[in-house]
Amino acid sequence: MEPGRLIFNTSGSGAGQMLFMDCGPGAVGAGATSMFHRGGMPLLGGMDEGRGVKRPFFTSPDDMLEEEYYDEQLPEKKRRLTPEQVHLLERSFEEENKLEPERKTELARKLGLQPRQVAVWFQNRRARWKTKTLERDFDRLKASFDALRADHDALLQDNHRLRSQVVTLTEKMQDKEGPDGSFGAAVDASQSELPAAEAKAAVSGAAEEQAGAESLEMQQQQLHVKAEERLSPGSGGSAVLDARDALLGCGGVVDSSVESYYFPGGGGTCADEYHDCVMGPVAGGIQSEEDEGAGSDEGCSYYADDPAAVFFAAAGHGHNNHHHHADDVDDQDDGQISWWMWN
DNA sequence: TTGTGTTTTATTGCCTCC
DNA sequence: GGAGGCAATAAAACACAA
Repeated sequence: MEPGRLIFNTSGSGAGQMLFMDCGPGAVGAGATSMFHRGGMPLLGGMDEGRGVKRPFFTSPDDMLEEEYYDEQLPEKKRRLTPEQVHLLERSFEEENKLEPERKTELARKLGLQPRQVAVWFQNRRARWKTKTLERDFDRLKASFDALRADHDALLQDNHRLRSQVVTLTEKMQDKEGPDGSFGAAVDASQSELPAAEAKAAVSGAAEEQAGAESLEMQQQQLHVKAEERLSPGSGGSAVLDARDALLGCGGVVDSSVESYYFPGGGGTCADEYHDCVMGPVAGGIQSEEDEGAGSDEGCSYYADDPAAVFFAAAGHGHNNHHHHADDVDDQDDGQISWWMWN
């Protein structure tokens, strides 16, 4: 830079142009407009725009200390820091965003600013940094939330599909059960007084039924495994969402007389997209979690006492309420447990 | 040129810490 | 009690569209 001239910025945000100002000895001193802060010290140098006297916004630190320079108590105007000053301040801020007194003094001396200005700049810079950080955190959390919601929606769909399968299989099983609920009815017929041909046919039919029942049982086992996988915290998905999904999609009641399983129907139902949950008494080996024999698998509780009933529950916070109230989707994480089963 | 929105500089009041 | 930090705010400087 040539002597007697200073470069300063006329606009902020790095988008301003650079101006070259005359700043010879005559430009500084009496008659020049300066800005003053408390105590009569200037905040920044400036040109006398009103009287056409050119003066640098910033002179050397030594000039800044000349008493004559600050004599005038004219209305202060804010002046922006030069890019060079901002650059140095930014570098200093990157090193340490807090300002010790020694560093403040040193920076003020280097930049030709009041220590107070340096302190203010750091204060405002910290505020900007905090705002940026908050914005970044918000974006990150929002992205995470969106991903979780997508995952949740997918799980809901999956849950609906699995429940449809359970309904279908349950109906098939009911069709194949005898009036007493056993699969052995047809087989027993072979030991009755039927004619040999009829008995043979009955046995054959019973065998087919038995094979069919075994097939159904295998499918149910697969469903169970699938459901358990989905409820397991180690399944790769969100354990919270998995449990929540199980809660949302729960449903079922065991009829105490025939141990049959229904979907939404009797008991207390709440049928909207999220909760077609059916609450009701459980027969045949269903126990409360407080009872002996209840297994637990980190948020996925199951009961294997009764071979006729495969049962598991998803726990919110490990609480022990088996009657899930699903009046509102926002009530799901109240620690209640839901269950469903088939036989 | 003017109105409007944004950014930067600075102030004020409150709080915490030593 | 003084120093320093922070939040809220004012106000000047600036950008930009109409």
